[in-house]
Amino acid sequence: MTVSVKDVAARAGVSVGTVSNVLNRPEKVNETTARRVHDAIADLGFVRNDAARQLREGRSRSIGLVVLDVANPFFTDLARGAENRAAENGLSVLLGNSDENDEREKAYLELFEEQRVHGVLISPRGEVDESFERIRRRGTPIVLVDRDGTEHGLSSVALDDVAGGYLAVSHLIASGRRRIAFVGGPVSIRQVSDRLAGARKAAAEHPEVTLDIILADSLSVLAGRAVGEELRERPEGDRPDAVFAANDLLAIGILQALVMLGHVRVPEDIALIGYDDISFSATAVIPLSSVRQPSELIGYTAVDLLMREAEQRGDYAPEHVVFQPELVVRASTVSPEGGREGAAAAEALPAAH
Amino acid sequence: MTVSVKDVAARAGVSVGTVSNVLNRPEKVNETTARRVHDAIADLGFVRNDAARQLREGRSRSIGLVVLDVANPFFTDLARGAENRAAENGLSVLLGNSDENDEREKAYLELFEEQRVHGVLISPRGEVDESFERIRRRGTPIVLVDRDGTEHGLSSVALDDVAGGYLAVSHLIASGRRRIAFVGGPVSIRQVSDRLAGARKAAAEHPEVTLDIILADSLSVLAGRAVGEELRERPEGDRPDAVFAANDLLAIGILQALVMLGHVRVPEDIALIGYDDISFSATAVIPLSSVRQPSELIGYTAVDLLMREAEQRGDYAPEHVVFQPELVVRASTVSPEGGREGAAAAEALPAAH
DNA sequence: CTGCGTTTGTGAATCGTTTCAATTACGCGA
DNA sequence: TCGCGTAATTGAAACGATTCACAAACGCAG
Repeated sequence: MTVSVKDVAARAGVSVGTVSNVLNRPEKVNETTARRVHDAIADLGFVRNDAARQLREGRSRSIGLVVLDVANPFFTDLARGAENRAAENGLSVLLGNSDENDEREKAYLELFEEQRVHGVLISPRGEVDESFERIRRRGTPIVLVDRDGTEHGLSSVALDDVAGGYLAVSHLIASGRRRIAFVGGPVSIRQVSDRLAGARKAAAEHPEVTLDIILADSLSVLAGRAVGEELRERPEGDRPDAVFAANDLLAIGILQALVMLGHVRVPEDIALIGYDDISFSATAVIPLSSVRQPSELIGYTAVDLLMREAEQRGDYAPEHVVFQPELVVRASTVSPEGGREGAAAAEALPAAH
Repeated sequence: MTVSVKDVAARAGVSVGTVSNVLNRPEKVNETTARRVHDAIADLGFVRNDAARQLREGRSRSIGLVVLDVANPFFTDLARGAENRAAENGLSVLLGNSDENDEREKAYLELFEEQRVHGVLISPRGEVDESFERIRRRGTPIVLVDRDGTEHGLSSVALDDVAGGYLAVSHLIASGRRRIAFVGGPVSIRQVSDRLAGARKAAAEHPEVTLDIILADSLSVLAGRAVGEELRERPEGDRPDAVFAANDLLAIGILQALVMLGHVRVPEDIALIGYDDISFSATAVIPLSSVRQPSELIGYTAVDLLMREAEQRGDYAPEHVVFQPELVVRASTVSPEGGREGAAAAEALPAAH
């Protein structure tokens, strides 16, 4: 039924070895022979059977990527970076969506291992258990993304959320703000607590600055709206003069409550900064200052670590890269006439730990 | 190096056939033997080699999905639906992101064919050329998504954008609006021209209704903002009393310009409806009416068509499913006190053509 | 015309799993 | 104890591409 190299060989009047050579080492075969083979391939509509090739090679030509949520721009950007770097190495990326579900995460991990992928990039949902290490030891390199792997002995590419929080609040302080509020969702989320820790650090450096903590139910626009409304209701003297929201969705909700549904001016009365720099931030009524993460670079780098790990079979030495976030200053923190220069954005520098 | 069934068989003191039986037809093998085999598998850390299995089977256990843009919520929802249905059939979905790039689209198609996937779901970027049909004839079922395949003899799951446009404008008319404007990006995009056609059809049914067409540069918030500003500048009598935007991003931009940066009231002065029902629409300052597409159902159905096509090898009969969009009424088209009932949302009914 | 180096082509062996016809073991009634 | 039906197990063949040691063909200097 399906056409195999054997059929192609017969049609072209050569041996299977020659067909394989035409496909894989064209320089080894005479030009006219090669043409005959190519013609035969076209005539017969031959398509390489990847399974057979893989079986022989021992490894597939792709790498697996398991993300928490394909709908999250952070992960799609990350995936793009990974795809690009993989393509440069002649590999393709198979995207698996765990949807924050342990079962599915495990299923994809299993699938990828059975497929003998070149390696797996994964942003694990919960704890990193020994199953990861076992997979690695059986021969499939693993790199954690958006999660530090130091204590698990796994390579990883992570983000410095503490630095991000520090950047945001330092910027607010540098803009002359003193009564700062941090608005954040469940502190059980590592990213949230890290960003808060960074905020605290920045505030602690200035004795005259106060840092209030306002808890939000979740990291959503609606939760932000609720917080914004509460702020709006406060007597003017009781309000913070700056708000650092744990992510942009919250910030957008706050912005809506303050400016559109209320009468508080941003940034004159309250300066506002978010986190993630999602595309909506730039196009908000009042363009939102934010902290940007080099998502694409993370994917790109993760593939690099993977390749390096795949080579050094044997003497395994996990590597860890932590990226620094970048401050993006827009109108929500600096008055148009305020004169303050847009605070040089910190470059995103990889820092090996 | 790597552990094979042979090693497992040796360890358990059985034949390879038995190991395979334990894995694939457990009912055929004695319980105590099965336990011995399982122990051996665990001891040795055996992992099935999918390539070998596939080689034998002739087909892989996954289906390929090529989308235009993983960052687009429409496609991620679609992917979720496809994954769910595939899982019910014991298959997994490999997601390929063509990023609206012909090269990448072709590369993924080739990869999937070489992998002998069960079938391919694809939202093609440009024209559907004969290469699709060739792939199908070679034995890999193909189903087009978000694109009608009737004229190419390929199965497809599409959306009725004309009906969507009709729904939107009919709703505006039913709400008492008469001077309606359609705001849309490049009409070269099929979705845009279809929605416009639907809008025209609805308007044509009411002689007293006028339909203005305002071209936008793109389907983005910024383009919408520009259009909104233009509307705001018009003398009051010159303004439409309702706007149908070709997508939600445009609508949000318009909303911002009218309400937040201007003094036009929505829906009192101008009613506004978008298209796509992205999550931001529900959380806009003024929650946006929109037209929702059953994205998840599309992916789900596409997998069904794929499975059916895979069975009927031989007597191939392409099937076409067109889904109807659904009207979502929110505050941007009905005044809170306006009394108009929230117009029963049309059910999303599959209609085979 | 011989010998040797180079280029080009050959085909059997291999990868690891599944399948299936054949074999063995087992239980039980006669 | 024999025979027979059922259950359990076996092992060799097959899937299709790649590799590699080897052979053939060719060119050319001596």
